Amino acid sequence: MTDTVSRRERAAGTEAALKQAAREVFAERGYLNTKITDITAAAGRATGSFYNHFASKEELLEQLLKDMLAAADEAVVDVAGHDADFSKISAIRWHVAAFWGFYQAHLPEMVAVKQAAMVDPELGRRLQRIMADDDQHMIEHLAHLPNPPADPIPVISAMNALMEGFAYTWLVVNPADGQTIPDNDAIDLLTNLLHHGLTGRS
Amino acid sequence: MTDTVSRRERAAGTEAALKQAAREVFAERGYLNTKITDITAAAGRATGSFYNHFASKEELLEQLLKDMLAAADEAVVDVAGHDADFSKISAIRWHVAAFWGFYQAHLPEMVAVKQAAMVDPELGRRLQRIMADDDQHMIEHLAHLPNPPADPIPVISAMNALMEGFAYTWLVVNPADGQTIPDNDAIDLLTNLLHHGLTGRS
DNA sequence: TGTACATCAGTGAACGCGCGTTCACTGATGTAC
DNA sequence: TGTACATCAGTGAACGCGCGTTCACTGATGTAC
Repeated sequence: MTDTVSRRERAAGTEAALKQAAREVFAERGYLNTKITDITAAAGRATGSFYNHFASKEELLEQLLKDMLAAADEAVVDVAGHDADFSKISAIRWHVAAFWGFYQAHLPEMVAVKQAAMVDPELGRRLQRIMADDDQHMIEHLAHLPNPPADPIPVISAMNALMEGFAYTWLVVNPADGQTIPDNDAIDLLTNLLHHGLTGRS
Repeated sequence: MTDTVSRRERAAGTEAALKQAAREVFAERGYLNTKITDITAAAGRATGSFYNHFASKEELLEQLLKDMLAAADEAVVDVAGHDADFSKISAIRWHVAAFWGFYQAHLPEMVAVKQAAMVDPELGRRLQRIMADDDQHMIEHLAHLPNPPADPIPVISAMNALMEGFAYTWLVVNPADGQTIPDNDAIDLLTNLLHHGLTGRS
């Protein structure tokens, strides 16, 4: 038997190993604290190998984000249970649960993007543009409310701030301290806050 | 007339200039993107002067935080309007407005701390400990609710995530893009979300 | 009040570490004939 | 099928930039007598 492997396969394997190693090390010590050599070491490759596949750590991150979004688009196929009527708590819960699961599944990318955008505002703007679809989606949902907000933009950003900040705290920061929260508790809490917060009249 | 100045005064003046310059440059380009020479240049001093006053950028940040907390403690003297009954919307609004004003007044420190904690988990934990008083204060407020949460800790962290994330977006990120929100709109939005979210029954 | 020396804040060029990036080299796969 | 050469993924030592940090020096203030 020959364990001969084509060049393309070999290169693809190394690239995949580097990406996977990057995800692990991003999750472990964060994006900004990760050196190129941390990634190559975790992947079991030589330092110089990195640059055969990526021009920089930023480009690697962009690749990871592309992969993530591609995976998310595929997953959208099974949108059973989706309901746009945000006056119903079940519709809100569905969206919160989807977010919570997504954050867990893509923790390394979420951490990396948060840190990278904080240091590079230009990247932050690009991400904002990519997420604009999602925001548009949410705006339509808000229109179903009994008293829809005059300007939905700040409301969306408040929802995002709540969900992202809460997820970061309980899925990244607190676990490092041994504090966790059951998924259902987290989803319930966010759902209740948003349901009453959004449907409540002033 | 002689413009002679004692050494202590001179040193104090330089230290104050460095701190003020650091605040400006932190607000402008963020903590992590700021080099020591950016601070000394903005303060109109030589590079080496920095180390006559601070051992590092981290220590400078800690000084700024100490100053901030000292100022906050003084300001607490005029707590007119404070009300612990979170079932009343006025009580929530007062706390939201206090937070919003505090964030604006200490924008450089808020930005710096967020960035620094993200890169240095140990600093994050220390800050958490410092803020524990505040959280305790909030926990007592939550006890006034008609149906107080069984475990207030996650609720507090959700409130913090919402307020900090929203403030960061609308006082730091969006203004750099020319998008702003009137203070009253921001405070109203957060107040309504929290009021209904916290008092609402499921 | 005056003189001599000590002390100190401030200076900015120079040093050196960390780390991103390069590059000559190796060994294997692909191609030409 | 075999041989010679080309191409390429991978390697890791070496290079060099950026920036934090140091340090000998200056000029002024403080102190001793």
